[in-house]
Amino acid sequence: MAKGQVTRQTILERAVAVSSVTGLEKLTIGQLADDLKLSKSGLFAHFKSKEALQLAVLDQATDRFTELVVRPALKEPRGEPRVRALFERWMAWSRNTILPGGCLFVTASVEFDDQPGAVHDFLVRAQQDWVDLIATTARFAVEAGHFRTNLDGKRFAQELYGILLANYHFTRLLADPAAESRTRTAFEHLVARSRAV
Amino acid sequence: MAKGQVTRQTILERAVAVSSVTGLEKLTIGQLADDLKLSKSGLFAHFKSKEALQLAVLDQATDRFTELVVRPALKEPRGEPRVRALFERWMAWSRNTILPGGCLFVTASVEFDDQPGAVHDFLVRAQQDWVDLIATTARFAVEAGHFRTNLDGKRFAQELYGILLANYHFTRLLADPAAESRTRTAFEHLVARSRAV
DNA sequence: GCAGTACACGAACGATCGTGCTAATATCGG
DNA sequence: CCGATATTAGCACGATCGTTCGTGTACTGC
Repeated sequence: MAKGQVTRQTILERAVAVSSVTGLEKLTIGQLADDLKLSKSGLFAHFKSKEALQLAVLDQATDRFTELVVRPALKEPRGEPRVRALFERWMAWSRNTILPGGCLFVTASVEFDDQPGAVHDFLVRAQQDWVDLIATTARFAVEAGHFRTNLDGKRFAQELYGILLANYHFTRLLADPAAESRTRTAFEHLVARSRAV
Repeated sequence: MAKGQVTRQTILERAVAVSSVTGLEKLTIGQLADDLKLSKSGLFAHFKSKEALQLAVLDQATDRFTELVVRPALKEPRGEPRVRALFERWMAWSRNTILPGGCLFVTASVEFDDQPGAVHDFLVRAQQDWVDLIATTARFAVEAGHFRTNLDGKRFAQELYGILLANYHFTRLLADPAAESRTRTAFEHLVARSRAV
């Protein structure tokens, strides 16, 4: 790998970590350059615009998400085991165990939901893909005979998403130590009433 | 009311509307002054600092929320009717019907969950109060015999919060037209399995 | 009508933002 | 080892940020 690619990668890793705490908008080129002991213009040359940097950060984060959440879950057999794996990995991701400051996509989604542009479009596509994956995973569980046949995959996905968003909210802002336990209970109930009778 | 209080109120109303779209951080004094055809310094003099402006905006938004969501719901009789009223008003609030750009508190919570300061503290207190109110309302429904006696109010609150956060996410970012219908279904299911047997 | 206060304005400040330029330096194939 | 190229630094720019200060103006109580 060429030298430029190495530093570019270093920059991106730091940028993902920073922006998962502060958000994508107050990720600033000068600050990032200082952190990495680079010159502002030297760092800038790698991306040519701030929007391109933001997109690269999202791309990097998406890769990490796929690697750490999606791919391991897809190794589980279709059906309830895979649904559970997805949930567990997702929880670990949105905790600060993997990245500091929680989930970058939650922050970015709120920041850009009203702000048109390439970043917004990227986010919509990524989130849409993720929701579709959850829905498909739920439908596989139907095919496997684990979940009831009249289950709506999309509805399952939206409810699961809500459970994790609530977990995020109660854990991060309210710092409620009982939140995660309630989240797991809610998930168990969702699975229970999705099961085949 | 003195002249100053009038303009201050005008400023705040506009500021609440703007920041519910853009968030509290990119609510900028210069831009706000231009919108209202005031000088930057003249507007600034009303608040003496940006943080004070942000706090005033949150305070104003809290008042509106109390007036438009909480108070009407409290007029309903304790029990399931009040729970339903809370849900309906909350939905209307987080839609763009009342404020443009959705719920200011969701945006602000994500923006400030990792950023210490007076704004963060205000948000934590306000959201805590709101969650407590939901939990209490659920417990009233238990007392009224509508909900089962072993219902955990806090857990009910967290689940309801998740349902609305998912609605927010799917409606705003993903612009999914079926989201609200799924939200209502999820709410009905939550109520149904909270009911007394 | 006058004094005193409340209010708004304009100009300017230091800082920081993203973004160009140009020059120096590091890397690497031949 | 050299020359081409890729990579970084230095500097400056216009814009915008929050904030301060001095000045004018409108309003109010006496």
